[in-house]
Amino acid sequence: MAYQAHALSRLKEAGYRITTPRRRVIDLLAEAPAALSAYEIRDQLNDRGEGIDVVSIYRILECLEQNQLVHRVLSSGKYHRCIIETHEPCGLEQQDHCHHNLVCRSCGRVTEMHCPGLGDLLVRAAAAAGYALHDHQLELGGTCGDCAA
Amino acid sequence: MAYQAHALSRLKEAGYRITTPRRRVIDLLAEAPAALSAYEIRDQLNDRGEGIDVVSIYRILECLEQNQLVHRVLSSGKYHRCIIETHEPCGLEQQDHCHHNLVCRSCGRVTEMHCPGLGDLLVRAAAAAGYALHDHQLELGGTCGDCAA
DNA sequence: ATCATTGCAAACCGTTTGCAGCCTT
DNA sequence: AAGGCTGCAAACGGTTTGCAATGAT
Repeated sequence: MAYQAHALSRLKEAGYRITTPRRRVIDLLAEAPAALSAYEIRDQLNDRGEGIDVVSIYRILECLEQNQLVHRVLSSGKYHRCIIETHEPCGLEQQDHCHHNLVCRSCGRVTEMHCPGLGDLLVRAAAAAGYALHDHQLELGGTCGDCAA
Repeated sequence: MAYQAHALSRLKEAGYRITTPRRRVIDLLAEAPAALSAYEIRDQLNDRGEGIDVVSIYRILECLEQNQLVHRVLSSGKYHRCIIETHEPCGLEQQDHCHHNLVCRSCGRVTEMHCPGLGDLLVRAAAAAGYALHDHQLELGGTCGDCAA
């Protein structure tokens, strides 16, 4: 529930209109444990009798991404909801609005992970190679607790 | 020079044939400071009068990737050579044959970076979230020393 | 001589664009 | 009433596949 409210109010604040297709995508993302592709979103909505064109889904996802309500998994191109929360800072907050996501390679579940100290470590390692660090993409795969059992 | 020899011997060991197209791609990658797309590779080879079909380049890159001679940059889909060297271990060696690459957002240069301690940190953070870490993709963007000047 | 590898053509898939009509504000 | 948003159709770009010809071993 928290995600829908968060997303809708953020869109409203930013001047976007609250439309039925946007509502439907947000509702679906709120429940989805795993990341979904645009086509998967369309199919799942179709199963509910809530038809939306894929093109619209792409545009909605673009909008959600710009408002940091969704994160695109680089390796799969799929999307997962995200909520900005401030926990223990890791030093990379400005670079990664979604913190760091753990993807279960078995069931696809995505979990936001916090990793204090990571930022310092990376910034220092980059500096040692002569680089000033700007941005990063971190994708972690593993087995979640449920699947391990 | 080291890269060509490394690549050719590894392919030979693995039973692949050493063909002219493969040689050309390997030679080009050996010199390229930045990552290249399949089409960029084709164009640069064309400029040298060494025409190769894009399809063949895709197949050659696939072969090189399977033999850990090339790394695909997730965010751009471009390819960069890589050489497995063992420096200070970070605890993720078995997961990332290319170690961690720093990409200069200004000139595109790719640099292999070493980050001791990173593995422990990530494995521990994943464990705290209930996951056993299997694999990871880390992409770092920044400004290299040359471009900063 | 054999079989891996290449080149060409065409299919493919995810994503983007243009435009008319609809619906939120 | 106005303009943002959606749906449809079509284009697009990168990547993959099938098959015959070529070339490394």
